[in-house]
Amino acid sequence: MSEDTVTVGEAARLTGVSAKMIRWYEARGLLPPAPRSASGYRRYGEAEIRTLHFVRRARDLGFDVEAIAELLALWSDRDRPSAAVKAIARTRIAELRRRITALEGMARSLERLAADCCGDERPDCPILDDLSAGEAPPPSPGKTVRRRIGMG
Amino acid sequence: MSEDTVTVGEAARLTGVSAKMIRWYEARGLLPPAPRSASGYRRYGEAEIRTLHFVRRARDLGFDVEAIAELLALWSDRDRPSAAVKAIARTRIAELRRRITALEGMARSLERLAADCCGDERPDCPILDDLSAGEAPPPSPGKTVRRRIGMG
DNA sequence: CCTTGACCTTCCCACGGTGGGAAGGTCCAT
DNA sequence: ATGGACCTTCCCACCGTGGGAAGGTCAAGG
Repeated sequence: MSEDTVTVGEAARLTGVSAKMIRWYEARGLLPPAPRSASGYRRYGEAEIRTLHFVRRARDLGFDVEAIAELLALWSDRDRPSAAVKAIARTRIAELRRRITALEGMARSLERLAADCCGDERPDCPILDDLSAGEAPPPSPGKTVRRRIGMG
Repeated sequence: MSEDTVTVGEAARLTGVSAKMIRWYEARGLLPPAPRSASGYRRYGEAEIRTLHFVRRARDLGFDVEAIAELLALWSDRDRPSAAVKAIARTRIAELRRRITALEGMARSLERLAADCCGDERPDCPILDDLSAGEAPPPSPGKTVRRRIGMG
């Protein structure tokens, strides 16, 4: 009769975090080592399940393991300043916005190109034209000395 | 004597694709094996450089290796139907939009939460409240008595 | 009691892309 | 000939996730 503890598989079902991921989070130090039964099985009580829910939710919001670890630490710190939490959130928001902007740029470029492509059986295609014509400027000029190349 | 061919490093500088990535693309079959000099150095001519530019540009547009391989195949097929290219582009656009929507959702949620967080010295924080989904605070270290664990 | 099957444990491998670095060979200018 | 910038291959790491092997455990049914 399980006291009020469950196994990883059950915890996974309850929280939506896969058993594999639960073990992985534990190994990475994101979660404290789960208590073990006499035979070595991990056992999860209500507190652990709550933590797993927290992790799941944070993951859904795009936080990476490191940020989640910080959030967990703040969560369990009754004297935390909410400013610390807010700072983490803001960092994540900035990162999300950065990535969104990048993806938006790609999507818009592609949409423009696709709109100009008649998309029939003929080979003429502005998409391929763009990909081949795009003289992408080398991002950084490199500090290394440029010398003539040549070899036998 | 060099024909007008360059080494990987030079090709990397010219195209913005790192030497490491050029070798990796070749190993993955995205690029045909580069011609080698007598001593085994990869040599890149104008055609190869053009291909690398193409790859770079496609990568910038968010295509993954597989899609780039298909695009390269179509690029070198003079009888391609532009519809095939357009289909690939549309797939990529859909994927980009999907990811953008997901990230947007996260960003908006976080922004709302952050806006509600006063961000001062006090511990009250709607962000943590949301993450814990209205559940009670975490196990205070050493306070909560661990339930009996036993396989039963 | 013993078998069966679901579950657990750890360990290794893979993915996409990218970078770091080691060990060793090559090229070229001085 | 020396130095160092470059090349080669090979292995390892990251993130987050899954697959699977080899072996132990638990609960239920015959």
